[in-house]
Amino acid sequence: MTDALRKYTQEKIQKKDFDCAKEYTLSMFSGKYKIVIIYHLFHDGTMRFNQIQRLLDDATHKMLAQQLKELTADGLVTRREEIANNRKATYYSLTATGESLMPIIEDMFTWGTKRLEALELAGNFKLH
Amino acid sequence: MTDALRKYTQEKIQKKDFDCAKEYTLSMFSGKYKIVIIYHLFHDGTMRFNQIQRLLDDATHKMLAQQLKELTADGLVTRREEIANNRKATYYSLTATGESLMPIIEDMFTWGTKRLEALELAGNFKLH
DNA sequence: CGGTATCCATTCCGATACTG
DNA sequence: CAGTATCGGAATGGATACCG
Repeated sequence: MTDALRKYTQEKIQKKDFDCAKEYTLSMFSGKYKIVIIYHLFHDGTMRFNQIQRLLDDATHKMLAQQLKELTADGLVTRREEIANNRKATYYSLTATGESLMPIIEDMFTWGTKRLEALELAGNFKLH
Repeated sequence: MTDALRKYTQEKIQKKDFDCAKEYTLSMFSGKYKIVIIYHLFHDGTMRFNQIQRLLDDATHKMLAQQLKELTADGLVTRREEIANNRKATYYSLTATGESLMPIIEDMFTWGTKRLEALELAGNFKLH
């Protein structure tokens, strides 16, 4: 429903129906790899397409390109192309808007960590 | 990818690989209607299946049942059945764990509201 | 190197109908 | 009323190939 949610909120907004603020936010980072991309761009700074792909070893070329395109369209990420010696290099960076999502993502990290610890302690994963 | 993400994090966790805390949190509420269900259960309190469905006028019976089942399995929601005069009534409430997600959801609401205002002011939606 | 298009398997989800 | 099963169309996403 990732893309579906993005389309859904965009359509709502175009119809001037703004009653979807949390869904809109969710649609910003619920795409495949999006959270991780944002997270890495924040902590590691500007990166090239291939650098990002190497970081996300399971990410498909196609999917990564698509997600970066959406992140750019949504204003969370900027693209900068450089061409030298017939070699193209594309650099991606977080925008201020993208950075402003980090507190939420950090909170999600904290919540998840605590929750997983609690479940582990409760023995729900049969780890011990 | 909603369900895919849920499966993905569950598999990772079962393999004792806990390096997916933010994805795990995301998978808690990124299912169809999940955020809205949590939001309403928090603000309106315990509700029956049909009450929830009436609130989410576009929600399918099947989808709602499935999402509530997942929310229950994830420990965010509790189910209580009551049968009187051959009539079944199922009540859903938020658990403490479910409530602990609210700050994040409220932050998502705030972020989305501000962002949509900023875009509107910038004229990106051609509203004026 | 980075981006896009095509093809195809898999998954999602709505409609419908059937149980207790 | 609440939950589940089935079916079929739609959307997702991987593999691959092909442009700049």
